Amino acid sequence: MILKLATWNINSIRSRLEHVLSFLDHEQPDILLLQETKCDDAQFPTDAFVTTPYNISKYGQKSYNGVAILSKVTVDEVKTNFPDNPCEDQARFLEIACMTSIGYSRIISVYVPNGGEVGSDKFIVKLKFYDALIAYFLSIKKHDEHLIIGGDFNVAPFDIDVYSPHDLKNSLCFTLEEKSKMRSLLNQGFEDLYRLCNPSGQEYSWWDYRAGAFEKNLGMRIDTILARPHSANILSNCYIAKSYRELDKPSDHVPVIAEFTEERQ
DNA sequence: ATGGTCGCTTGGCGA
Repeated sequence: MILKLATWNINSIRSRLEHVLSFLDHEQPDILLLQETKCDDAQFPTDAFVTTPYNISKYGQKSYNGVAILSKVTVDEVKTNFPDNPCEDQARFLEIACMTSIGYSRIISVYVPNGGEVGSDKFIVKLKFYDALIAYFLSIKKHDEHLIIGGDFNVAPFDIDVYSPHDLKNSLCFTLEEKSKMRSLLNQGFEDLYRLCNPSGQEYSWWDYRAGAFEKNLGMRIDTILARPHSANILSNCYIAKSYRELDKPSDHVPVIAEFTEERQ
């Protein structure tokens, strides 16, 4: 049995609807985690998905942020917040629990705050968001269910994850303070599935719209999928679907895809 | 690279 799970910051579900439908059709993931849907739940184009095999769990707000999870399986449980979230008025977190082909699973789509300017009030909130998120993840880890977290973490954790560690020193998403938060999360037993499958891969998940960044490959790997070791043990592949950045009117992020294979008797 | 380009919404803000 295989579970295929993807995460994608789409920068508006209404602007990227055709790309998302095409992605689902071509990749056939069992679960797709979305970030930056940028609309409230009433504006979400649910009608466009009625002919697809996907159920929609969504947590949106007007204009900004917004997360959703599309799943082929039905969902037992939905949460839209976690304890001590420093920006709980913003739609940045969505958790579902469901039975999947690899066993009972708790799956989270998260959109970590960008942080504005380094050292700003928003930057401080970003760091606090990480503290609360890490505490929450540690509180819900169990041996009898999978815990898989995908999203836009807005941090490139190591030098290999950016185009130029020298040029980006002390810049947003690559300050030591931000990297320390992401590394702390990884060090507490959450595997970075892309890095696990690609120990020396220097690929990015986001390129700025400005200044021809994609054409020059000036990107950062700030989107990924995390899982507990017992889930990572059955990971068969994890990869970045770079070609989605080459489409007309692309998102500035591309999908990250993980495949788990569970041997069944 | 103190500019550059998107999306949401119509004046800027957020990224």
